[in-house]
Amino acid sequence: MTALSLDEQVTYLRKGFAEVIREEDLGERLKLGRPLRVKAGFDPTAPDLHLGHTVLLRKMKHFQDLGHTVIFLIGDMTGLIGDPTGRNLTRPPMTRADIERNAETYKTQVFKILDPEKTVVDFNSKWLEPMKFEDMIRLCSRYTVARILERDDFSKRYESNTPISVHEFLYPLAQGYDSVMLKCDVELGGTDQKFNLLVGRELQKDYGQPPQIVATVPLLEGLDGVEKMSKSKGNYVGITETPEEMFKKLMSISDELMFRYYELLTDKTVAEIQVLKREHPKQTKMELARIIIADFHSRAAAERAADEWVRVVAGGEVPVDIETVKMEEPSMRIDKVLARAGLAPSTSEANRLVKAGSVEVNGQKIVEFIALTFPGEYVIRTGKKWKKVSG
RNA sequence: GGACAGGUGGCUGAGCGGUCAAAAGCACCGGGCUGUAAACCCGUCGCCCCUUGGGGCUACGGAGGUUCGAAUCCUCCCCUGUCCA
Repeated sequence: MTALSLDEQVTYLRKGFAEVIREEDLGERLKLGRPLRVKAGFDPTAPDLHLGHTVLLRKMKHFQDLGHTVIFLIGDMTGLIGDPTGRNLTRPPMTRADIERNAETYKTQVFKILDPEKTVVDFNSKWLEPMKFEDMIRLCSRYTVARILERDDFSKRYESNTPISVHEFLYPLAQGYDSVMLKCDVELGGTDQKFNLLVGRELQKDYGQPPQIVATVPLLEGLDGVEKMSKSKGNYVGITETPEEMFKKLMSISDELMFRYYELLTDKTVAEIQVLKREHPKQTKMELARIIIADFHSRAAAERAADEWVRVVAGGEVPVDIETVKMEEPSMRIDKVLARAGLAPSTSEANRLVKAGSVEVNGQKIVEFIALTFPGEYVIRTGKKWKKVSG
């Protein structure tokens, strides 16, 4: 990967970004011939990464491929304070130990994509925590309220009378200050981070540093194809999920979204993707799932997941590994069993499922409230969920 | 400090003394269709108990109160916003 021409390097790095500010600076900076310092910041409170995060991680990897220094910055300062932004529930402050633990979790997940040898992990509390109030004021004086209100979500909230806490104004400044402290050449982030990333440029200029290049990746749409992928929306594929789970989820996306995923989550070129659009969508989607799963598990695991999917989901056969739930009582009515086994969130819900005729026991559709007796073993299915109960 | 507006189910948002477990839309879940999808159609959609129909409990920011009866009225408190100072 070292023998690329300057133009080829720019092309390689440029691919997949929604925007690069400024485009021409990237080539200029690469011309310096030294490893660039490339930063991306992460929140310490969400250590469960999903495919949406990997769009950015993949770009970080690309910089590593070309020998640059990638800084994985954990924005632990807010965690230490206990950010009260989220509604009425005040998050308790995280301890040093919490954050360290999260950082470890991050590493094990992130290094499925990033090269651990070429990744610098840092924490912004290192320089933010020792700052004095005086330093804070000085930092704040470098930016104006009007400029901060330029940020789209701030102005929208302001206009629609949605609360904005003062400390929220501080985050862009803190993030920009991180770039100053780290002397970043490049900062990466989602398109939603654009404003914050740009503040970094302004502050760096103020501190007499060449402004960082800002490169944003598009936000990945979730499985529903509409909202961005997020854990709270439930429309995500976690990178620690099993190959089987990943396969099932990826196969449920729309055809349109499938090509979006090809673009952002695989190394297929634009031209290759064009060709795929003429293939059979089902096969193409299966291949997409295999490629993605291979990134986090292995090609072999991906193949097994594909086989299992064909057999179970497409073929309607019983899955190989069904979780078994032990029952203690000698006899239990079917709706209770459903709830107990985790096939329904509550007995009431299970009740409705039975009435709707969407429960199968040992391959037989259940229409009335039979009781299962134990000892005994039953394979129960409702919708896509299977469980084995025994006692 | 003062005046005003508002806080309803996972979300948006009606209701403004009983017929409200609470309209409507979305999401979720189940069924149909299909390429396994998406879109579309149908059903369900607080919890618990017995059951093809009922019963009980909990719920409309929080705590009290008025009333046979409150999400709906009153009091205090908490939270958010607007305007004035």
